[in-house]
Amino acid sequence: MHEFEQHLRQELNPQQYKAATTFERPLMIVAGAGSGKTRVITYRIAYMLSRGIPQNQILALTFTNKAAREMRNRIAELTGRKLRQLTISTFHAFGVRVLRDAIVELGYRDNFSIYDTVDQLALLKETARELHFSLDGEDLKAILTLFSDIRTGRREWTDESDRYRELFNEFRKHLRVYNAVDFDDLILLPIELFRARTDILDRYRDRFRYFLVDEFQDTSKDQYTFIHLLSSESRNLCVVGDDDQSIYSWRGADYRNLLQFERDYPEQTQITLEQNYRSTTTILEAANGVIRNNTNRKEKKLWTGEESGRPIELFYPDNERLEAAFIAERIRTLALRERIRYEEMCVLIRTNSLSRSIEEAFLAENLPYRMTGGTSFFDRREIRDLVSYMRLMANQDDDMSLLRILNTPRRGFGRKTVEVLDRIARAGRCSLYSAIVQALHAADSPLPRRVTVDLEAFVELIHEFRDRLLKNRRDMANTLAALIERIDYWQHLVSEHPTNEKLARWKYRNIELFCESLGKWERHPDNLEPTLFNYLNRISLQSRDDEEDSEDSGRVNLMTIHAAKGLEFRVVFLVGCEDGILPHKRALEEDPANVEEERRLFYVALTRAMEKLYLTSCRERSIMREIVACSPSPFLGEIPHSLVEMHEPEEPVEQAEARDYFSLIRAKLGQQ
DNA sequence: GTTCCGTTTTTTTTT
DNA sequence: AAAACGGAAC
Repeated sequence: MHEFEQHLRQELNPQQYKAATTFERPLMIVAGAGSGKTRVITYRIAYMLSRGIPQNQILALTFTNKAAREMRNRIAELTGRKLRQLTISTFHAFGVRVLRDAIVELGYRDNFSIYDTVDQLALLKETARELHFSLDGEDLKAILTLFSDIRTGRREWTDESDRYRELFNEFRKHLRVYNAVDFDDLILLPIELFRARTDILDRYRDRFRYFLVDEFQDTSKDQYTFIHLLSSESRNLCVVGDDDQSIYSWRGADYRNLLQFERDYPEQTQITLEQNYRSTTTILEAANGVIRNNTNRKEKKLWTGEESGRPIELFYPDNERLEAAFIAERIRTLALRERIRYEEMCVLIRTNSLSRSIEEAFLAENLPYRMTGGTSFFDRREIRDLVSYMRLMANQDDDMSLLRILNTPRRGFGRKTVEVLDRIARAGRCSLYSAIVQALHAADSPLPRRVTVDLEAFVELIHEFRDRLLKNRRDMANTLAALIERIDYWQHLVSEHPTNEKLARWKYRNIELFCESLGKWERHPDNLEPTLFNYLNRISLQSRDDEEDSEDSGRVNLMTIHAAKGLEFRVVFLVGCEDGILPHKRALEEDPANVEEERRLFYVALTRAMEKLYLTSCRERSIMREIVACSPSPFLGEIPHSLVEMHEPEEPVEQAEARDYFSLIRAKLGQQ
């Protein structure tokens, strides 16, 4: 027998083995929480390689860069090979690759910018101003969601939304003029391209023969279309997922893709992984008790050979400060008494805003922690400024970047100047940068003399540094440093924060770090194409959780439930198990049917824990500087009571109160 | 025309 | 508590 095959037989259970060794046909792996999914995927690809499938015929798609990186590392470890030709990428990053290859066919230029939410928000405001469309009292993010939904066919125009139609059309037109694409475009444009140009599609179909999609329950309709276009001919598509862990429907994830897959690939094999290798029986039973309440799920019975383990601990602190203090104290105790390392513990939160009280407690207690997520390094103002300079130099039609830096640092250009330039740009149907150049060359410039002179200097600056960035290989970090010097960004920071030099210094330090990481990137030996475009594309797709995996562990993890998907920890604290937070109030307002997704979120949180689970629910919490009374999450009552133990507070009075509280929830649930 | 200062609003999750 | 906006001061 094949040597590696034997190894697999030893390492995997029968279902896992079958999943890892089936690759010449469509395959759906339904992988329950903790069932060794990543293990199976990595072994599967390693197995394919061992059977002589060339690396460059395999395409594996994941959702985060982190997941992609981890998968690559683990396969590399397993096979001891370099894997230069193996494509493991996020959907979006792969979309960029396709576009870089052929976006010209769609009438864009290949130095396109990628607009994230912040850019889109700015563009929306800009467009509204032009159209004299008042955005007073409007929820801008909701408008962007509407636009995205319209674009991806998730929603149709209605009588109610019709008033945004013109805004939408103009918004799309602008993106086009700026030679910019958004996140939806990264999937939609490749689809458009493949449909319009079958020769290009055929090229990709020839190149890639084996496909794997991780976290399949979180793919959108378009992502499915995309992978289906690529794989429908060779038909070796493997999807891996768990409908119970689908928590991204708000971003377009559509569980119906599971059904679509069954229809499109009727010859598929389906394998369900039900043995859980992660959690104690207690934790698993709690999770099962919760998820059972969802309708419309693929029936699974997760089981584990583990012993029952320790009870789940439930605590009702009076407020979020006590909640944080309790968690900090527990962490310290567990570390001291049970020798559990900090990095083996994790605090999970529903919303980023909940991190505040926890962080304060950790800082006060001197507990080392690491918050994954939150504001990304690249979302910091000072970094965005520099990135905007770079983006403008890469793509001079990128108006949003230009507007950001035109007067940063202050150059004396204000609203009026922009208005004039904007008029020229609109008349000529061109970008602002072209408008500036035009205005400078025009005989009868509509701009005052002083402004013209300053604009000239600005254009020269952009030109000079653009040349340097594009021409000199592996010298971008130095060039950027020179730019920072030239525009005297330090002075700018000082004048922006006149009373807070510490803050200014911190921001300047961030900038230095940014330069350093750019330098590291462009000088890395594996980086064969260290161009400005590639760098910008890379950082636009860099999410919050995969910045510099600083290996300095020994720190407690703090993250949102969404960010914790796919991870596991010996001890998990779930914060804010309150009605209105989990399930989240706004999610339910949007659509009461969202409870099920909120329940899945709760389920994902519970199943991250290996040994010990703490749940806390505050009686009061200050939300937007107001103190609000909170009631426990209804999900708490879905956990079998025998598995839960009340945390014993210091005063016996409170203990009795807490017990009353618990029976209160039970009563409440009984009514439903 | 630009900058500064005081007022208002905000917090669901993210590629 | 911080950012974003709008009106008054320079």
